[in-house]
Amino acid sequence: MSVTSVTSAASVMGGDERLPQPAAADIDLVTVLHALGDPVRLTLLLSYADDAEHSCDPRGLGLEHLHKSTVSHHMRVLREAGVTTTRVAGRNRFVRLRRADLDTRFPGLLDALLAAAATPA
Amino acid sequence: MSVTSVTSAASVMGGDERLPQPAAADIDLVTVLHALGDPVRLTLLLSYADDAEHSCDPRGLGLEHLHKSTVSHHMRVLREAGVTTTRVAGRNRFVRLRRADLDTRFPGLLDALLAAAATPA
DNA sequence: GGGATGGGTGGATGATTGTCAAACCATTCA
DNA sequence: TGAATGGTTTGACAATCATCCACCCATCCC
Repeated sequence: MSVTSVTSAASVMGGDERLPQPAAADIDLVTVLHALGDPVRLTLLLSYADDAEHSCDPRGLGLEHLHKSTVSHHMRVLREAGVTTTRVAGRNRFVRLRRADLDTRFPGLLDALLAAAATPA
Repeated sequence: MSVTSVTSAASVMGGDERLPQPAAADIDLVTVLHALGDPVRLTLLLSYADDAEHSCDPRGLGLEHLHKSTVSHHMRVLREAGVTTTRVAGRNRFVRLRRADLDTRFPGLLDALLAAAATPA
């Protein structure tokens, strides 16, 4: 799973930067499915379906029982799978769904997944 | 993960029977994605996309390097997730995709998955 | 500067998983 | 009856994973 490197000058410059993530063409289906085959990460995906930027604070998602570092771990798995992108701004990180990249790579998959995830148990 | 029981009279009667599998309404998205988040099982899924019945022999699928019992294990995971159904006939088992059940439960998902899986790396 | 804040890192731990090997079981066939 | 066939089960083992904890790091603000 190759991951694009990120310039360390970001912290020097203080400008917004992206955390490492695979290029759109390198997004792998098995990796994506493995990433989403977890209840916590599927919950996160559903909350990202509004295409807005989200902080790393999972309050209001029913994930309050999890440790900070556990949520951080799950968000990294999603990002390294190519599902999300993370913008660093100051001490905040803003996570957003990579909808366009996913739609290009796997047409129809994301919509079907979101619809399925929104389905009652 | 509840699994419907199967009458043990099958082996006495000698009639065709289904191996245990979840009811259509009980198919769980996380379980399905977890099942498909493995290269071997995604390969199996792709080979089942023809809606035909398949024996448990994985020859011709590029899985010749795997032990019999390993393939058997992967097929059980798919069945218990609700992805496939298995008919027992004599000493043979015939595996088929549960396309109708999956389409009903998660509209569009299977087609998108199969299209994505058929995509070149 | 110094505390508070948002969040990640690294280690530890218990659970799950993928794989193989060997034994097993029911069925078919000679 | 005995051997071959198709497939499962059980056990073992290494690898991965989800989780927590303690600590760290950079940024923001008083």
